[in-house]
Amino acid sequence: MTLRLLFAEIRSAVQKISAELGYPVVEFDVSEASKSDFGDVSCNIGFLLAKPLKKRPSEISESIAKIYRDNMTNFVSQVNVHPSGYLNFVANNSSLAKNIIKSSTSNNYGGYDLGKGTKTVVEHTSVNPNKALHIGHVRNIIIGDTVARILRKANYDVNVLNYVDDSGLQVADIIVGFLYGGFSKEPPHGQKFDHYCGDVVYVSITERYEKEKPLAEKRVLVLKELEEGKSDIAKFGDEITRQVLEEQLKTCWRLGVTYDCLNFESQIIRSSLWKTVFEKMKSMGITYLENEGKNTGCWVIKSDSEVEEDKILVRSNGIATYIAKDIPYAAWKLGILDDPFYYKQYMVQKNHQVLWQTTLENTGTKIDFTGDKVITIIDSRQSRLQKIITKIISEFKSTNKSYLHLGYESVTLSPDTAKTLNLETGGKSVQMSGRKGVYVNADYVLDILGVKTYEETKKRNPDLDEVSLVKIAEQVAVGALRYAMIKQDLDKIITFDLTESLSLEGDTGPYVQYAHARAIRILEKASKMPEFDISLDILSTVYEKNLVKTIGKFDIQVEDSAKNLSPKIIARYCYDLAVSFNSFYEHAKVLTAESPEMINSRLCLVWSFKETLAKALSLLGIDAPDRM
RNA sequence: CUCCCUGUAGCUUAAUGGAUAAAGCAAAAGCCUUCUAAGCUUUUGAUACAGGUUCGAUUCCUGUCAGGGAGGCCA
Repeated sequence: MTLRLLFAEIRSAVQKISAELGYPVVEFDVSEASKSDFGDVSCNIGFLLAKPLKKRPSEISESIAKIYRDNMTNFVSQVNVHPSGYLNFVANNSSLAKNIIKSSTSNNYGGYDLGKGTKTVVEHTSVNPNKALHIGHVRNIIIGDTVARILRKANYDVNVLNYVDDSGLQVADIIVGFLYGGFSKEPPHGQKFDHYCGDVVYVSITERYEKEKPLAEKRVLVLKELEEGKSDIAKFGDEITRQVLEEQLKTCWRLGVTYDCLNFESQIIRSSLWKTVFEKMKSMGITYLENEGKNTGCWVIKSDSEVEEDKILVRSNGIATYIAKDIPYAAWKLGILDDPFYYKQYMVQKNHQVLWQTTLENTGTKIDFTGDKVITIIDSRQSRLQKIITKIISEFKSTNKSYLHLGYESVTLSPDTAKTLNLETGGKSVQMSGRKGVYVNADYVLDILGVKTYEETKKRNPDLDEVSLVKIAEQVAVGALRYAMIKQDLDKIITFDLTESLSLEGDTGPYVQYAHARAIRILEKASKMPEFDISLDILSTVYEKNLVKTIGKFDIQVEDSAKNLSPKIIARYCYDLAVSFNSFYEHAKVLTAESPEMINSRLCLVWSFKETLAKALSLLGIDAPDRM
């Protein structure tokens, strides 16, 4: 039993009593009390019945409390009415502690069957393979990866996709750089290839377009070759993009992010998908050939609003626009179309998960990567386009399959950090731009974080060997970055500041990880497993009760987070757990407690805490180190 | 001009329409011969403005102001 069940029990009891009293049926809340002074659980039924019954909320709550007290159940020890009108309940401490701690020993603790096995696609990352991942991409990746982990915990059957735009303009740019711009294919002195392509080739070639006309002409040519995919240029492009992609993936793996399948845009273009979708859209009247006005000769999607312009799908020269790549892909993800792809293994990732890739060659392997629910993680600057895609998709199929754009605000650079890139912003934060070279690479951030965490760890643990130190430092660095990217609301802009990102105190990943390391240390020193099959009555201080209750909230948080696609709820939960534990740690001694019974009871609690925290952190993709 | 997002303490953030608005950072003070001080205790300090709906609004609605983003036969 967890808090969920306590709430459910109270709810049904209140419902029953309210019915017995002849009160009208209302949708009331049973939730955690906002302050422990009020009790453990609160119910607002008094407020809701005040109007229909023409009575004061406290009067109504009292009438329910009176009957409740006469039929007290196991899990509730007190029923109180607050003068404000709330109906408050105090939980029976010993049964609550015992049940929560016992539940938390289960492997799937915190799991909640919201998804009922629904096949779900989560697409994230999808960075052009012409540059290294920067801190803005990291937000996308971490949101996507965390959402996927949370949905799996809530029993969705999730496939994670990474869309590789290997035939777009940005890729064409670096190919121009290599073929016509005089750039060597070999990066200087061991620079990572993706960094080289992005920081050097891409940035300088886009700069040169303005002055060197012939280069700009080559760009158009290369783009065309990439789309057609037959020439030597296309082959060369394929080679380069795959090399960049591999380096990008290394960064993702470093962050603890894995995928199920890589979808190559070039193959979507060369497959039959677009043709099928285009015909379908024609026959359904979603798109039509414009024969008047400025869009004459284009296939357009009519806008349903007066002010918005129609969207061009196919240019008057017959070449499709980028939205024409997104629609078939979206339709494919939902499994609306026959799958033209075969799948071959790209590699086996560190967590033993196989990473597949699409191929048009008949390899005989067919796998279903589609879903009834599709979640696409793209920053909210693309909301308008995603809205159009969502609308078109909804017209394709009248089933309850759903396409969802999960948007988030961008990451900007703080004035100070911009200054380190020789950019004077006049005290304002600045949008990142790959083209202009205004960004901070993810690897770089992880590296400097790693140096800092290495020093800290070494200082605190002089006895640890080099391998362990490096491992812990990397775990903490990743934890710090992932936590920073996920802890705030999706629609808040993150202003990234290099100096601030090195902070390891307070509301940060390392703070949470540290609580885990402390708990592990206690359990190690106790040198024996606690005995769980005992009464836990003596866990009666406010610190112990708070910790127990927080542990008992796990599945509620998972449900909330999955239902609202809000990963920060889990970050907040991890933080709450750590705060409760640290407070307990400072105020209640475990190994030197007054009696063997107390030592054992507290050990149970510590064990339960570290199990729960590790599971919650794993939903954030953050490792829980044993030492720090 | 139109549409979208955001406005909470000096800074970064939290709060299914509920009770005395919660944290972290920064600043000030204290706590390590006792399970790791990446920690814990104190102190100072906030809902942009004006209306509305409600028993009750940081939350919902309208307007104003401020900041950011989007509106290409670019992606």
